[in-house]
This record gives sequence, structure tokens and C-alpha cells, in this order.
Amino acid sequence: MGGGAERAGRPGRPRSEDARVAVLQAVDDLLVDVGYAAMTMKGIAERAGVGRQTVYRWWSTKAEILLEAVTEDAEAELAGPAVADDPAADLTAHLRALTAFLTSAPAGLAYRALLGEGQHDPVVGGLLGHADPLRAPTEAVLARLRTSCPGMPPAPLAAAQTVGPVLAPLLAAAAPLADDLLRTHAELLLRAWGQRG
Amino acid sequence: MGGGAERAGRPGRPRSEDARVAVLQAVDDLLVDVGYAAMTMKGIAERAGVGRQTVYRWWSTKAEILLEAVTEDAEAELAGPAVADDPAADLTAHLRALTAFLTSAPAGLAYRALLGEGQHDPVVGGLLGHADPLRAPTEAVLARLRTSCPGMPPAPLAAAQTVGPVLAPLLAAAAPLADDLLRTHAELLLRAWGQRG
Amino acid sequence: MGGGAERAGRPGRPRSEDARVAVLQAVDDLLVDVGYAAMTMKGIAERAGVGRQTVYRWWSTKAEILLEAVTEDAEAELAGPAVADDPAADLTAHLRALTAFLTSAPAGLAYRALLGEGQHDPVVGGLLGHADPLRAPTEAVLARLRTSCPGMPPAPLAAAQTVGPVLAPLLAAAAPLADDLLRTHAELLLRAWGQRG
Amino acid sequence: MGGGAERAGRPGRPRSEDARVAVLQAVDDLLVDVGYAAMTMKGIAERAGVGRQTVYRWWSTKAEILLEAVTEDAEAELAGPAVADDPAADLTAHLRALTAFLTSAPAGLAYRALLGEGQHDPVVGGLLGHADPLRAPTEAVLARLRTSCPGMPPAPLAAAQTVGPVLAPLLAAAAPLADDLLRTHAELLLRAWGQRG
DNA sequence: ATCTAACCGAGACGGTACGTCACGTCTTACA
DNA sequence: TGTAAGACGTGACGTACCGTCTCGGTTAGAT
Repeated sequence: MGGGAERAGRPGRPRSEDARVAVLQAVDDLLVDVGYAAMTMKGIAERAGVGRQTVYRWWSTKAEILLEAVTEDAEAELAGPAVADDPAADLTAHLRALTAFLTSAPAGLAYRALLGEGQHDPVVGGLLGHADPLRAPTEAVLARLRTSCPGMPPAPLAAAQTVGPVLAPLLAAAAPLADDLLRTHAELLLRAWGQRG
Repeated sequence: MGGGAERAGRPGRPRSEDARVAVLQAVDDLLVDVGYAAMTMKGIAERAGVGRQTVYRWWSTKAEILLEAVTEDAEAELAGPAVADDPAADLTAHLRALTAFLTSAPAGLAYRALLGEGQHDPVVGGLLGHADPLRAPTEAVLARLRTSCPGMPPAPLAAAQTVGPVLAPLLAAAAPLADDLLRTHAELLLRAWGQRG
Repeated sequence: MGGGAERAGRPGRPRSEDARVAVLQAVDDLLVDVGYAAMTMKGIAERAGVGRQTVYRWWSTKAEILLEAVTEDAEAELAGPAVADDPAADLTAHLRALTAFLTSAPAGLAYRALLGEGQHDPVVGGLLGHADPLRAPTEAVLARLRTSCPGMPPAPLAAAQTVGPVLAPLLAAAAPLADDLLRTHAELLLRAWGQRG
Repeated sequence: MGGGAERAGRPGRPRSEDARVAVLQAVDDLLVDVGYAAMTMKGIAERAGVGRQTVYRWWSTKAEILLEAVTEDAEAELAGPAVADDPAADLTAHLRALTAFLTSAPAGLAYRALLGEGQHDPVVGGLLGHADPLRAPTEAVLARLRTSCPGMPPAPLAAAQTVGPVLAPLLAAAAPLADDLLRTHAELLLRAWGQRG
């Protein structure tokens, strides 16, 4: 991976931060310009103005580069801006942010591309499983709701019930849930979780 | 697509059904043997004992072949076997069948591969949107439940709430929901839908 | 070959003269339009409006078709038009006709193409050796000259000395001998042959 | 062409001389083993143990490779070994060497193949026109003869009269002139050139 | 002020899949 | 039987990208 542990006074020329940033930027650009499938390691190196070997030295696959490029951005873009004191409004706002992220944000497109690649390549699937950028924001929302939802199920199911109905139509049909259905979704979740099982 | 309209007494040698079947079988085999990513048009043709041009004549991409290979099988494997008279049991059984299909069945693996490809290639995404093999079985179950669920939301959301929480963890983390959580998921859905909104 | 022996009351549909002529015409056209190298059996059949199998039934290679198409034309185009009573003028006229045939006439281009193919394919080389369209006209001229040339060498060498200096620059450099050099060539030949060895 | 201008301290990995030599050798071998027509770029690359792209990087066609492979060899093989003081013997020796080269020497076979290809492909024809391997040796012989031949015509015709009668029967009939006719040919040439026009 | 080691760009290397083309054969319906 | 049409298995085409390697050069810490 690109990050890597810092190395103290090692001899030799240090890694070029310019090159690293140029590669990450090139990946972002290419994803928008040509799409994930048409993106190649060769193309990334050329777009970044970087030697091919330099790319291979720090990353193994385009998915790895994309994951690094996307990781920080995702959390920033998904961080619920203002928290309403109304649970339904709070949850609905999160669902809307999630939908917007997945359909419009560059990082969201990258995430969907990675998710797709994860179905083909188990290594990518594993990386995503450990570094799922959707998890932290979702768990933050659920933590706020937990006090008013005594019947909320264990975290994995609660997260799946929250995110799944938003994610699935996007992945399976490339069509997001309508905006009013997001609100209905939030209300139904809270109703189900409202009473102790 | 491989099917194509029937043609009456056209001149020329007719399409070889042998070749068509051999290609579809080869795709099934290769998906299991080498995985979607390592599957190539060249490899498909060779495994099928068929000319490369013959493959290209009837299909454009490996995704198209896979979609044809999988379409019929999917519905058969997902057809709810026995319908319990208990709604919760009925729904839970469907969710289990769905999980099993997606994690174990060859057609399920193919579906996930296609879903992944759909994130990269909009054409494949469109094909899946129109021929989603999960839709019909799910709507059949929901139709049975509708009488006892006066609060069930519109079909798109109801289907998303049913399938999404099962699908999302599989796609995002390659980890299915635990079996008991499927049961809890079903009960929570029925609770939310039980009372009129 | 296309010609073939006549067959008396054989059963079945007789060979289509239309198809035969269309193929020969197509070969002529294609040679001019796209050149020999780009000419294919498939293209010939399509240009002739004829089934591919029909071409293969009567000819094996494009060279064979071309040879049949060219054979008659060649002698006609090379038949010395008017015979001068001056041997030098007679010979020079023949050399000029030969040069014109090889550089300009469609049949001449076809002959050069066949000659080229003969270097690669011994079968074509053999066909040409037996059906050389240049031989008969050349021998006719030499026969007329023989009375005034007591030193003319045996026919193979005489023909080679006559035709070779015209042919070689064309084949090796795609550049014909200049017109006045043709005249000089004729005069030198006659001088060499004029006195008994 | 394979040669190319020398490049000073250019960046990047330099061209592999091993690969270049292997390709030229492979072409020589294949010409003998399978003939020109059956020789393919793919086959050349495989026989040379070289990537296909490497072949295409430096040469466009098999003819180009063959031309490079043959250029040096040709002059060496045709260099008149010993020069007799008798003009007729000198010229006859050259004609015999030429015949042997064209009928037996590997480079001669390659030259004939190129000559054939030149009839189909004008690019090859042009290359041959500029790099005709027969020209230099022939002109060397004619230069030696010129003092004793006051009637020798301009160089293009003299060369054509010398080489043409040897070359033409080989190309048109795949049959060389008989050995004694070569001697006769030389004597007739010298007789024609001996007296001033 | 070297020396050494790791980095950098460029680009050629042996491979392999791409999608297309033509090969020569075959299998139809029709004449 | 001959014919036009057209699909068949085969295999070369020329291109693109793979991941590796080898150049000349650069940039640091260690000597």
C-alpha cells in the first residue's frame, strides 16, 4: 500500500511525495474521465507523469490505489453535518447523505467501483471488508439513535437494515430509492426498533 | 444476446445449438474454476471447443454470456420451496434461500459477478436492471405477506428493505448475515409493516 | 481449374456460365481496385455476387483464377500489330509493346502479380512455366528475325536476351527501361546476332 | 527498419541486440523451413523467442525483416572471387555466380521472395529499387569490362542486358539458363559491345 | 567530499488477450 | 446436382496492457 510505516534515517533517496499525490490525483481523474474498467496501470502512470515502475513499487493494483485515494474523502463527505434532535430527521438526513454520496460524489463512484471489483477479486473484497468507509458514519448515527430505540438489533443487523435498502437498489439496478421513500424507510426502521423485542 | 428472434426459412447454415450450449456451459464451468476476473473470451471459446468468432457473433462480452447462462437457473433455485402458513417463517425461509443462493449456488456467484461488473460497465448495469433475477421471487413472497401487513410500504421500498440487508453485507464485506439475524430481520420487518402507517 | 473438360449429359444442374464469367470479371476488377495482395477469395465471391463455395468448387487459389482470366487477353494484347520490314524497327516495336503491356495493360499487371506469386508458391510457378503468355509473341518475332541473324543463339537464350533486359528492371526496380534504350537494346541484339559465332 | 540511427544517451532501456539478431536469424531459418508464403510475423516472433510487439516495434512487415537479413550477405556472396584477365571468362564467372546465388544461396532465395513480394506490395518494391543487392556486384564487373568494350551502352541498359537474361528465365519459369548458354550469353554481349556504336 | 543506496523518468523486454479478418468446410433452402 | 447464403472451427492479424528489466540521473544519509 501507498501509506506504509515511516522509516527513520534510511539511506537512499526518499519517496517522492509529488509522485504519490500525482498518482492518487490521476486515479481520481481517470475514474471520472474513462471509468474504472478502462483505467489501466499504464494510463495512470502516464496521466500522473510518473514512471510505471514507480506505480508498481507502491501499489499492486488499481483497486489499491483507488482505495487509498478514496479512504479519507469518504468519511469527510459522509460526516453528518448537523445533527437534528428529531431521530427520524436525523436518520433521514443520514440516508440522504448516503444516497448523495453514492450517486454523485466522486468518492462514492470510486467506492461503487471498488465494491464491484470486490466481487471479482477476493483481495479487494477483503480490503473493503476491513476498511469499509460507510461503517463509521453509519455507526455514529446508530449510536445516537440507540437511546430512543430499545429494540434495535445487534450492530451488524442494525447497520445492514439501515444501509442495505439504500445500497441494494443502487447496485442491483443503478437506481436509487426515491427521496420520499428514504423518509418512509427511516420511519419504519424506528417503528420496528422502538419497542423492545 | 444469444437468444435472438426466430427466423423463418432463411438461407444459409442455421445457428448451431451445440455451440450455444457449449458456450453457456463453459462459462458456468470457468466461473467456478478460475473466477470471473480470470475468465476471458478466448478461454471461453477454447473451453467450449468453439471458434472465437462464433462467440463474438452472438455475444459481445463475457457478462452477456453469463447473464444468459444464469437467467433461467436463478428463478428455479430461488423459487420458495414450501410456503409456511406462519408469515415470519415464510419470510425467514425466503431470506435463508436468498442467502444460500448468493453464497453457495453457482448461479448466485454468477449473479454477484454480474453485479460487480455492472458497477464498471453501464451496459451490464442496464441489463441487470431489467432482468434482475431476484425481483420475481421476492415479489412473490411479499405478495403473500401483504394481507397480514397493512403497513407494508410501496413495492420498491418493501423489496429493498427485504433484500437490501441481506445483500449489502455480502457485497460490501463478503460476509453474510448470521442465520439468527436473518430470523430477527424478518421479525422486525413484519413488526414495522404490521400496523398501518 | 475453371476450364475443365466438357462433360456430356451428366445429371444434375450444369455449371453456371454466369457465375464463371462473374468471377473472372471480379478478379480483373479487384486487381485494379485493391491490388493482388489485398484480393481475397471471400472478396472475389462477394464482388462476383457468387457463393464462396462456388469459387472453391472450380478454382483452388486466387492465382489460378487470375491465370485463367489473363491467359487469352495476354496474347491478343501482345500480338505485334504491324510488322515493319526493317528488323531493328520490328524488334523495337515488339519491345515497346512488351513494355507497355507490362506497365500499363491490366493483363500485364496481372501477369506481374502472378510472377510475384510464383516466387512464393511453387505451384503457381509451375503453372506459369507452362503457360507463359510472353513466350509465343516473343518467339514469333524471333522467327521473323532469324533469317537476317545467322548468329542468333538457341531459342531459350535468344528469348531471354530479348525479354530479360526489359523484364528485369521492371521486376527488380519497378522502373522500365527508357524508350531510347529499348531501341539501343534492339540494335545491340541484332549486331551481336548478325555475324555467325 | 531495424537499423535506425544511433541514439545518444537516451533514457529508457536500450534496444536488445540479442532480440534483433534472433529475429533476423529466425527469418532466415523460416524461409528455408517453411517458405516465404507460410512465414508469419507470429511465427517469426515465436521462433526467435521474442515478443510479438518487439518485432512490430522495429519492422513493419516480414519483407522488411528479410531485406535487412539479406542485405549484407548478398554482396559478400556475390563478390566476384578471382578476376580473370580474359573478359569473357570474367563475365562468365560473374554470370555463374549470379545464377548460383539465385538458385542455391539462402540469401538468393530470400532475394527472389522479396522480388516476388515487390510485385504485390509497392512499398517492398520501392525498398528493393533502392537497395538492390545485385546492382553493386554487377556494376563492378561492368567497370572492369568497360575499357575493352567501347560500345557498351549506358549503365542501366548494360546492367539490364547482363543480368536480365539470367534473371528472367528464373523468375518466369523457375528454370535457370543452362551453363553453356551463360558462356554464349557473355560472348554475345562482348561482341555487341566490342565495336563502337 | 566522496560513497552508497534507494528513488526517479523512460522505455524496451517476453507475454497474453483483445476484437477482426480470411481461411476452407459444412449445412441449410431453393432451382 | 449446382447455387447463394451464412455459420462453423481455425489461426494470423496488429494493438494494448501486463508486470519486469535496464538504462541514465537524482537525492538523500553515511563515511
